[in-house]
Amino acid sequence: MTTSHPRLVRKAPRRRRRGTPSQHRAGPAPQSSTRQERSAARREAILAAALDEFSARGFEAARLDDVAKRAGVAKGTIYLYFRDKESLFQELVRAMLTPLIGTIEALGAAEVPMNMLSDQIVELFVREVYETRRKDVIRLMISEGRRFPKLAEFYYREVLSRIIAAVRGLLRRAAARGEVPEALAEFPQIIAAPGLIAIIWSGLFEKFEPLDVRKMMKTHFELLFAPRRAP
Amino acid sequence: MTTSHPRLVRKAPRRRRRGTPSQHRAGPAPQSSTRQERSAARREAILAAALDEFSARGFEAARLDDVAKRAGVAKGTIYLYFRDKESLFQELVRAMLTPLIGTIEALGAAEVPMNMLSDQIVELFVREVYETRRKDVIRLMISEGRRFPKLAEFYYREVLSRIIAAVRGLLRRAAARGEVPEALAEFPQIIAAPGLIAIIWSGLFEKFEPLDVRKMMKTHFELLFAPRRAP
Amino acid sequence: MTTSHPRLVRKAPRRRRRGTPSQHRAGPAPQSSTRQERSAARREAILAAALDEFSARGFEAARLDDVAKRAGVAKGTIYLYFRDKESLFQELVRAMLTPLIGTIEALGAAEVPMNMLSDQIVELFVREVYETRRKDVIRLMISEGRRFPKLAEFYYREVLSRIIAAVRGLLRRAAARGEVPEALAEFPQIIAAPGLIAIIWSGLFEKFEPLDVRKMMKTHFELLFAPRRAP
Amino acid sequence: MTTSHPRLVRKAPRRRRRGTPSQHRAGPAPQSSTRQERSAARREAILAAALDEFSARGFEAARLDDVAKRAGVAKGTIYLYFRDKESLFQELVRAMLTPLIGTIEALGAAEVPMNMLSDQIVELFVREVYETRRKDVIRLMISEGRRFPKLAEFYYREVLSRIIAAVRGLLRRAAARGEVPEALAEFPQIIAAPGLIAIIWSGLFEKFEPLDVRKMMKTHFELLFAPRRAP
DNA sequence: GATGAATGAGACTTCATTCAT
DNA sequence: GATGAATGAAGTCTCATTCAT
Repeated sequence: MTTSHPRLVRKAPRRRRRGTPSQHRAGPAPQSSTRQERSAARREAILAAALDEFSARGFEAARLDDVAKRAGVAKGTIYLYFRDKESLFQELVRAMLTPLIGTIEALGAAEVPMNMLSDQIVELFVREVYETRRKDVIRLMISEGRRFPKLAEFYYREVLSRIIAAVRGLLRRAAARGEVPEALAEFPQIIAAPGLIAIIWSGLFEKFEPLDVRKMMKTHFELLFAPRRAP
Repeated sequence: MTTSHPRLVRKAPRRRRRGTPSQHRAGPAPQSSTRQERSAARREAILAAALDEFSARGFEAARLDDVAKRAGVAKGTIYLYFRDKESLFQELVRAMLTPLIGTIEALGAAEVPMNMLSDQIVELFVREVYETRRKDVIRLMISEGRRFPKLAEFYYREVLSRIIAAVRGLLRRAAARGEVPEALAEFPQIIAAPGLIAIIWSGLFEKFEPLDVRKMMKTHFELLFAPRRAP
Repeated sequence: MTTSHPRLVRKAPRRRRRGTPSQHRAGPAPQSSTRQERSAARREAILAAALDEFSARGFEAARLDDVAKRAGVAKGTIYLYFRDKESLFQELVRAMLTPLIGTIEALGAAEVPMNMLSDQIVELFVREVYETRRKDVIRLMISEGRRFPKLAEFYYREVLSRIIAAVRGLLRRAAARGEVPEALAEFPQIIAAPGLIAIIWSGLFEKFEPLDVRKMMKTHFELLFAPRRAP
Repeated sequence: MTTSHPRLVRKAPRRRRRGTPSQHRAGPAPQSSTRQERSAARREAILAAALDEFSARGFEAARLDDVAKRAGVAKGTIYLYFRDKESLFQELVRAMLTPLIGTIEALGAAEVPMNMLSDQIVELFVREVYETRRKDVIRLMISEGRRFPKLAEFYYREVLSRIIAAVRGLLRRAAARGEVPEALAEFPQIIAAPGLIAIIWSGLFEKFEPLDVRKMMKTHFELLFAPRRAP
């Protein structure tokens, strides 16, 4: 069972910085019929464009003008859908990450030996996060989160704490089965760490030294979940 | 001796220049005597203030006006020491992280079983990074690095690649002694991951849920470096 | 419909944005109806204001703030019409002088004895230049041209060289008719010199000693084009 | 009898705009012995440097920092010799143009037929103005004079009106001898016009189309002073 | 007298936000 | 609903001027 794939997928071509105007619009808007559908589509388009721009330049440096151009709407239109730039940012995070929770909680409820589950965890992360725009959202959350304490709180409350609880439950049950030490259950962050590091790495150093996420995560999990000598 | 000719030129009505410099700001007691010392102290003060402001608001949102105020200098003074805002940022990263390399490389050269070395690694990280301003610099590097490709390159070349090489060497020797699987040496990032995650966590979620870095890192290392059954 | 989620983000204490646009400034009665007309009118207003300010203070010393005020627009509006201050200056010169060329070339094609044409030349200069804002533009060109090599080149290529060619043709034909010596055709600048000197004079010394351009030019032309003894 | 040549002659090498610091000083100050001599030499050096910078960038854009560097003194030193930037400018004009007056008045007193004098006028202008830094001073006066009404007044009163009077006297006497029409004596500016145009031209268009001042002036004078038919 | 580090007013320019069309 | 022209607050950076050394 997989989550719905992220919707914000249109990868607009990399933008010229302050170049010639060229074609502003993303072409004639898709002919969805109902007003509601068109409205939802616009919202999506704006979110997708915002993700592109925020990712490329950071929250402060991103210009709503560019977001509008990329989304194929007028600047004012953004304000019909979002209160302001900050709202747009929080909606972006919310829209992209919320759908993930269910999937992770489902996985966390599994009753399977850790060393059998680990591949599924890796695949889930790679397919649903690392290879999607969600990677960029998480990177944004990491980069900009500090300046948006309310967003951080929302994210912690709605997303992170639930994921942590799920993983912790998983680890506790594994510990009860003797597969991992009790102590690991105290730090579910350890499970996620290499994945997150890969996200950061890919943004900063990929071009100097590529990093194979899948392999790194598997290596990590093999070490963590390897059958071990009785202490 | 100033020329004594009468002033021929009407002061253009709108143009004011001629700031009243006011007495050179008290600040935190200028007691260093030589010009060189005072100059170095100012540079330091500016760097420290910049770290504060960049950390609190992010690079773009930080205002040099605030940096100046915090450093106890005038706005223009910053430009006597740094070419521009970006330069200031780069110098900050450079100045704070460069001194660390030697220490890490020394540690990486140790010929000690990993499970005996791990405590030293933890202590080094906690004392030299996590409990210092370096934590903030690394957080900045993570947050803002993407928008400063030159800085990312410098950081990779001068700092990261050397740390990675050191750790990799360490791991390879440990693998040769059968303490860890060969595969781990491929991903020195795994060693650092929990420490970095802790840095990010502390900035975003500490107040919702504190995180004991030391314990997390030790837990992680115990799992990684635990004596294991022969495969 | 604005998103109704609660505001997640604390308004960072120092950051204000959100200007209060105030009602769109009255200015000199916005009575043009179409958007295009209003846009053109604004462009004109900005150019006119710029000419005033540049003339009064020089390019460097003129403040766009004042230009905006004088034009009855906000500072930012200038940037909707011109890339930057320098562009504004160039457009000013271009817009004011380009229309002149045709007229001058037409006059230069005339087949009339010089001493009959000279009055027309004087009148053209006085009515189309000396008594209009073009006088100020030419003064600006003379004053500031050196610092705008691109503009000087444009001006030479598009304006001056064509005027010179026209005048030279005129003089050559006059020389062929024995009205002026061949040598004069080599220096069409001589024809224009008193007019230009008058422009400079009027800016600097008019109030100490007025200068009658018309009479000066006529005097000059009478001397140049007087019937002369066969050599 | 010739005027003393202008003193401000050291033509410092064209400056890099905002480049590497390189050698700031113009070498060890010349070993003039008395304090007074050294002081005068510094004043001269500053004036010469100011002329360079003002000429190259215009009054507003010229930086006293650059003037100081070029003169081989510290920025503060300028203020020991001149009240402020404007004073420096006026002193420059005064120092360079004042010495010229006597020479011109002497020439104006000559009792020689105009067509015999004209060559001397040309040579005086070319040697004492056009081929010296005085050309730049006059160009500056033309360019910036408007913004310094007091300077313009000084210039008119001390320099221009005396030159005009001299030339007018000359022309009147020539008219009395029947060499030129009375009317010309009304407009001594006509005599100077081509020379001034050449100064402007050389700054703006020389590289597109060179101009032979000497020849232009001679051509002009030949036309003005040619023996003419009795009317 | 000379220096040059320091000052701070002020300029240009950007861009989130508004609102008449 | 949608648009995009207009606004103006705010930020970075410059540079004339001062003054402790």
